[in-house]
Amino acid sequence: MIHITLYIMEKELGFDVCKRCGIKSMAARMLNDNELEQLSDSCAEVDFKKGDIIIKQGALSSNVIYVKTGLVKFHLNGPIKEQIIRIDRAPVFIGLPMTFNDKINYYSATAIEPTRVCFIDINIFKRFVLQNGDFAFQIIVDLCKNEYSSMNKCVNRTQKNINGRIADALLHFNDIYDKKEFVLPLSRQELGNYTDTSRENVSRILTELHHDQIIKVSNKRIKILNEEMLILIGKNG
DNA sequence: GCATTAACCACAG
DNA sequence: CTGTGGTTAATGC
Repeated sequence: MIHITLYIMEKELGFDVCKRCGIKSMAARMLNDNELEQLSDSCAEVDFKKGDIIIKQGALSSNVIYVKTGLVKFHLNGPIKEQIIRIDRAPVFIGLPMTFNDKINYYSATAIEPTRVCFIDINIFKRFVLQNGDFAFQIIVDLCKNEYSSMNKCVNRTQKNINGRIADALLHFNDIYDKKEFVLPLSRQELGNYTDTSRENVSRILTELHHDQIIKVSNKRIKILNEEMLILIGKNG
C-alpha cells in the first residue's frame, strides 16, 4: 500500500519509475533511457491478492503483464474442465504469446500468492520490439523457454505415472520456494488438476509418500525429507 | 486368470 | 475441502 502510494507520487512528480525499478526484466534492461521513460508513461503497477484473477480467458487484452513478485498460475478452460497449465514465480511475463497476434486472452492467469505486476501498454511494447533488437531478442528467448517447457510438460504428463507427476510437482514447488519446507498454495483439487489426476489420487499419494518418510505432510505444509528419492520417483514413477 | 493402475463414487470428518 | 475405502475398467504378465 505504501509502495503504491509512493509509486503514484513518483509518477505524478514525473519520476522515471521504470528506470529506477530494481526488478527489470532481461528485456527491459536492453532499453535506453529514452525508451525507459516512454515505458514509465505507459505502464501501471498493481498488487493482487492470493486468488485474484489477473487476466481472464476470453477477455480482451491490450497489455503485456510483467510479474515482478509473487506466484501465478496459468489455467485454461478445456472441453471438460479447467486445467492448470503452469505455475510460475516472478519474474515472468503474462500474455506474451497472445498479445502479438490476438486481442483475446486464450488463457487465464491467477495470483496464488500476493503478487505485484506491471501492466504494459501493448503498443509501446510492440514499438520496442520493432525498434530495439536486443529487447526483441530477450523476448524471443523467453518465448523459446516457454515453448520448450510446454513441450516437456506435455510428454511428462502423458508418459509418467501419477507418482512421478506428483513428485515432479513437489520438486517444482521446492524449486519455486527454494526451501525444503513450504506451504502448498493449491488445494488437493487444484494439485490434481495440475498433475492431471483426481484429488483422491493426490491425497492417497501424499499420504503414501508421508508413510514412506519421503516427505512430511500436515495439511498444506509439506517438508521434503528425502529429495533424492523424490527425484528418483519423478524420473521413474 | 491374476495383479496393477487409476478413475469414479460415496460417505465421514 | 480432505481422507479413505470400495468398485470397476483397462492393461500387462
